[in-house]
Amino acid sequence: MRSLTRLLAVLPRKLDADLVRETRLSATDYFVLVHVSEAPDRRMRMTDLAGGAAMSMSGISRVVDRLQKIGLVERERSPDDGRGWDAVLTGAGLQELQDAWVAHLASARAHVFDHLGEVDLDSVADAFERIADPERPSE
Amino acid sequence: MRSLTRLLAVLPRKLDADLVRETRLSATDYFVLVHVSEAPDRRMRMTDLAGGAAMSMSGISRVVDRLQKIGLVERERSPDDGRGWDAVLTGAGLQELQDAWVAHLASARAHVFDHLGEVDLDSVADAFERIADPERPSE
DNA sequence: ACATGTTAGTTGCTTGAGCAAGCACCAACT
DNA sequence: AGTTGGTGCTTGCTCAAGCAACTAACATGT
Repeated sequence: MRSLTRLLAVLPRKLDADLVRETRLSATDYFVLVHVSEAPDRRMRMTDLAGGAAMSMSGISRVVDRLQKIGLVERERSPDDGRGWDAVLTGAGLQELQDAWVAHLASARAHVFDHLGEVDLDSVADAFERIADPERPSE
Repeated sequence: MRSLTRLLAVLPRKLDADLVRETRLSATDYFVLVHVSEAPDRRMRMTDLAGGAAMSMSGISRVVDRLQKIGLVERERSPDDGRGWDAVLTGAGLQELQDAWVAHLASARAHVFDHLGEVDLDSVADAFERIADPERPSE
């Protein structure tokens, strides 16, 4: 437990620092972009985005502000609901996300996977998912 | 990896929320107090505290401000170095820390350990320590 | 059709944390 | 002793994120 709490404090900062150094994206920006990029048509409702990125609506709203300002996403009215907005990944956004993906993968490898040792990845990943989303037992 | 990043986003908030609900301490406050309580004489230099809690000096300085304001620690001049300050746990601090410890343990059990399944705790803890402090291979 | 309630998203305010600049003290050389 | 450089801690500023309050649009009952 002790080691877990330390991990929770240290690792996010390392990953974020690497990403910020290599790209102009924060870890938050990056994960939001990843979610958008994986949605059909590379577009996603703000609310779903908030759920996916485990952030509040206001948080997402401001992240999308930033990303829009630097041209990586656009806001478009939701076709089926006049209140809703979709965040839509632009070409530049896709390009920049791919670059960031490379950087992030290298960083993750260096900080995490190189230290794993004899850990059983599958069972740990399962456990992590249960911890993060306990109400959804194993969908 | 995906599951790990989600864990890093979600778990700290859960643990912190539980602690804040049950006590008047944030997770940061709690971990700082734990470190102080484990030091000899329940006193610890600010710098060491910063290292232990994986925070910046300015961060620690403000946490100790808070804790001092509510009477859980005192600041005392370091005996051997006129620049240094020790954070010293008070009786009230010890008491309140113990209460928080109980709450935190229950919370950790509910959120984490109940979901672990067939994970080998020892190897995972080792791996986490290596990830958090890679320069200290296994002290 | 209209009034009421509910949901999607944004904005004002506050809080917590880091960086950089500053201050106080130590250490080492002359 | 005096100066010069390095260390320990605090403080001003900035930024990211959440909550609460608000607006706009849907949905439902009459």
